[in-house]
Amino acid sequence: MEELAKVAGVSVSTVSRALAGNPLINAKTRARIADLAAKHNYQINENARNFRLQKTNVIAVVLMLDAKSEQHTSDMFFLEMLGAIADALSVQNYDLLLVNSPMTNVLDIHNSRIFRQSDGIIFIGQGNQHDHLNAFYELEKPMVVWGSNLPDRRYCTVGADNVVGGYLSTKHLLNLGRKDIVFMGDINMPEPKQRFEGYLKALKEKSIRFDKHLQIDVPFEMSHASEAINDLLQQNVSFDGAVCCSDLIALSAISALTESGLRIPEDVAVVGYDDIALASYSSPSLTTVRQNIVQGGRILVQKLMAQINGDTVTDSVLKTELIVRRSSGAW
Amino acid sequence: MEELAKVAGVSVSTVSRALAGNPLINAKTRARIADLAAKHNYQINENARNFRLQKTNVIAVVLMLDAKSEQHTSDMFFLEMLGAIADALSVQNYDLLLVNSPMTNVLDIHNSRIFRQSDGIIFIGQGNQHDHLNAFYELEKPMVVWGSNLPDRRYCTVGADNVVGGYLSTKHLLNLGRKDIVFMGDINMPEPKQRFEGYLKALKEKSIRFDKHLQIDVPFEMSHASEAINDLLQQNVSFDGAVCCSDLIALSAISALTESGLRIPEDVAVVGYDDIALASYSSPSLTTVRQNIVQGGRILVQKLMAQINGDTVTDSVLKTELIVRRSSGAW
DNA sequence: TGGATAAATACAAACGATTGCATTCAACAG
DNA sequence: CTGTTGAATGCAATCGTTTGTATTTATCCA
Repeated sequence: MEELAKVAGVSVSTVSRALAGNPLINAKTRARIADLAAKHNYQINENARNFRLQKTNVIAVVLMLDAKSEQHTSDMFFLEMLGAIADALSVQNYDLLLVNSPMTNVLDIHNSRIFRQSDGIIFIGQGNQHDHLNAFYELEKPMVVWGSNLPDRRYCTVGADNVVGGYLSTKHLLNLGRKDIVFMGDINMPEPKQRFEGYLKALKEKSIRFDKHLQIDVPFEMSHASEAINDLLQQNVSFDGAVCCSDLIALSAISALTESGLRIPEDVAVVGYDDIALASYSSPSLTTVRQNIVQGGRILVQKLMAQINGDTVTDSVLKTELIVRRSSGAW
Repeated sequence: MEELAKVAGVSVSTVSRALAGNPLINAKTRARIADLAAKHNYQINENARNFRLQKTNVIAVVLMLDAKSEQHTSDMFFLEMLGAIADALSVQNYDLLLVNSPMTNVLDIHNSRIFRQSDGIIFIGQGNQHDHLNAFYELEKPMVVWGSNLPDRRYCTVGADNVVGGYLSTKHLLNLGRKDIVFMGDINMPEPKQRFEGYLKALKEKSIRFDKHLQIDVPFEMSHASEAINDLLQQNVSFDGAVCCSDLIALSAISALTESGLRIPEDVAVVGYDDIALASYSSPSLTTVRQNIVQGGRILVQKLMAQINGDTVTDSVLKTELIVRRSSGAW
């Protein structure tokens, strides 16, 4: 398509530079060429360009789905995040390569197309692969991880403040006078673990001792939360509040509790996490913790771009807020 | 990286052909080169390859999100579909370029990067752009659309059988003795329109006349369904059943009905659509229509690949089934 | 006017693969 | 031993950009 050069009466290199805004080229020439390009509806061949520049203009986004769970993608969170990232990337003219297959070891990526065929990688979540991610960092591929800033991490993370999230929701229930608060979330996973920290902190502030029967490892997805609740009830563990690590867990718990004849929030007040669309429309509507996902996606992309440009980047912690809704968690 | 040629003692072209499995090359040589490639961990430069072959190895996936709705992506359906497509594409060594920005006119794509930078396009949904899609088809870009096979379409569609879906869910309620069944879905959109056809068909079979007050245009997202229900109640429209065009609508409706003191399913039996994860875990659990999304994604990809290879393709209609759950829709 | 200097542009070599065509090689028949 | 043939391989051009360097053109001063 550099017959555009012919009609402009200049060489290809001049056109190339002009289109790239190279100051070597006279401003007038540059403008003229830009006009001609527009008029002739010329579009640069990104393929050739990327080939020459040895870059792909593709960012891989790896959904760190829990391999254990049957549901591939059971949380709305992923889609919202994906949308936010896609939007942020397209502004920068980057493509999004979606990696959906469950990863048992992210290091496998090294020898895969994903690695070669992308300029950088965004991991959504850490799963339980903190060490693998650390090792991956050594491969010197631009990368950024949505997750919590674990103590000995080397890679850059962007994430919501999970400790604060856990703290706020627990404190909310405590302030309502609840004493026996269940924590539903798998504390072997980084994010629930930090929320659990916040939970403990809130308890401590009120000088309430933690009863270890009140913490239950359930995955983010909803499938097992009902059973877990039923188990608790069967064991006669008494509780009047529940801090859940996802809205799906919370909704599932509410469902199980209701079916057992318990009233929400009179008998048990429940707080969720994520503020998925359903949270506000379900009945009872759900008090929950909101992470600013759109902002999160934007920052992830921004940090990655910085790395690609050779800058060093620092972690980023997003504000986390409690959304209080009337019914499930009471006022 | 074609120093591999040197260590093999052959020319680059031979290596190229050998790796491509070209029968021109002696089988022994081919095997030898393949071994060497593996040993030296050689990976072809897809960028250069695509450049030479003038293809991108990228498929664009356009989420036809409703521009009107505030929520970008309020339906789980998109993520499941996206995951299915991503999986199917990666098997074929294609990348997925996610297009998330709401499209008011798909023809805009023609002059965008999305068009040039992909070998084909998958549209998820038709929105209300049937005509634009028809026009787009003339651009001769391989394309396939998830949606309903509208009468005068030119493009290839893959979709669930919406007429059957609407029919099954309505018939289910009729068989339970319900007479006044609300249809909640925007019949200006292709898919709800066909479901509505099925709804009418089921009514007709039972010789029930359709009351036009019982059809309500609500978007797939849940935000307006509650209001719509409240409006109905306020207008004293009486009904004992509801066929909803998404599970979110159904859950939202259930929520509004419950808050108005109505019992589900005793007073109003509700049927949803999509079978999102939440449907089975919500309380009351939701009777719904399931579309086989994973299969849908696979077939979309398969049809698109066929087109890229120059084959002509035909539409595909997926089986649709009613998932009967105890509570919301009764037995 | 000539010559030095700076500004603007052109030339040509890459980037890493594919592929039509030319060439080599081996086998075999005459 | 030569010629023919077919199989196996090598040569070299090509895809559309970018960019280091060479070259041209313009500017200005003596």
